[in-house]
Amino acid sequence: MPDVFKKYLSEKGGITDLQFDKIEPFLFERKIKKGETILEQGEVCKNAWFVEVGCLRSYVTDKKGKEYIFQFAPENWWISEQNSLHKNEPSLLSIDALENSSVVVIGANFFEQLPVPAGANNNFRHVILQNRLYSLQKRIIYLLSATAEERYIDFLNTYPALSQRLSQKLIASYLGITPESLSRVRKELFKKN
Amino acid sequence: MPDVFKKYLSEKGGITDLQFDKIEPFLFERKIKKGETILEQGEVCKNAWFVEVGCLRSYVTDKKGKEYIFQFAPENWWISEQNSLHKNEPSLLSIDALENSSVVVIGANFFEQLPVPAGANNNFRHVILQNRLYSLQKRIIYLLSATAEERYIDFLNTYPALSQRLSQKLIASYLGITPESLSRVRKELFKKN
DNA sequence: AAAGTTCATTGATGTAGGATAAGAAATGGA
DNA sequence: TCCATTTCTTATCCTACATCAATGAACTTT
Repeated sequence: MPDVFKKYLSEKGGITDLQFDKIEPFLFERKIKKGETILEQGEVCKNAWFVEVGCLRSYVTDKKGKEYIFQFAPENWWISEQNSLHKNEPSLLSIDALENSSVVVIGANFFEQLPVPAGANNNFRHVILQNRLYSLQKRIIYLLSATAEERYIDFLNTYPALSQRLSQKLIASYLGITPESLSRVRKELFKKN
Repeated sequence: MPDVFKKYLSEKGGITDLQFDKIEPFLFERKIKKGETILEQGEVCKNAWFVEVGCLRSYVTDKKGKEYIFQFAPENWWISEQNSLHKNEPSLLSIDALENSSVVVIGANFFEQLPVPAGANNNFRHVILQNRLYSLQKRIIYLLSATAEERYIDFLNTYPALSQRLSQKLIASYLGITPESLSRVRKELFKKN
């Protein structure tokens, strides 16, 4: 069933079809409707999710009810609340679907079950963690040092497909600005080009 | 020699004295003078460093020469440029010493050499990565959603010792504000208490 | 197709924090 | 110990972005 995930594991993790057959019984797919929430801020996160179709997001809500998007997860991305999953602590983030989506549900011990391909040491998991670390690092640097316009341009380069699929309201929330400001930033950008 | 590191490995990684003796030949200590740079933006990072004494920082410099501090590393912290180390790409960050410091130099393959303690799977490395991930996540959420004052209070809570050791200029650069603004924030805080 | 929502844009106005400048306090080097 | 440098503070003005409000366009829902 989970063909996108199978392909991902093969390409990124070097997992063969044979090895995949062994872990398939532990996997299952889940459909998530647009707007449906799969993790609520304050709950303990029990899974990670791999997105095969659609797009999810993780976000915080502050006291005033304002939402700040931490991460988008379109096809081939992982999403979860690492710290909650790892330490059984309450999650800082909520996770919901921005489009009708299909995900593979990954249990906490998935990577222990995953066979280690010949030749490779088990650093597939590390590669995933390292990549995430890098994208968070880049995000922090941009939040510290770049203007709203620079951050928007970076977003367009980093997620060219998403800029077509998501509303500006969502993109603004990811950039840390209001939708009104994003509208003005875009106006300025169009003027320049 | 590297007693602080030995203690750290024992407490956090479950490494026994006997096991430590096996890896000690691969370790060496390095003294870094205040102001000395050990990694320059654009270079490829070949090591990670574990701080035994003193304090280092990693930071970016923008086109105008303004510095933004990504991370502080006092005693018992790791510092490095993960992405550069991992993929042999040019580093986004520079690393230098804020105090006269003593570090353990850790090669890229250190964790492969590290013996796996009985009973534990080799998730010591994961725990380190997960903790770092969590602190970056928290930082992003604060940068997105909190005021300068809230971020300063969070800094005081997260690094109570550092607020005594570091100049306000450095703390401001970590918070993403100017030293003048931090001075005002502090004035307001004192007024309230 | 009408009515209710949500979304994007625009304008007017407000504000947190930046830029600049200058004096005071602390630190450091010879 | 004195001079130089760096750090911290305070004041004034400025700017990027927020807030509030209004309008039309684009969706949902019935």
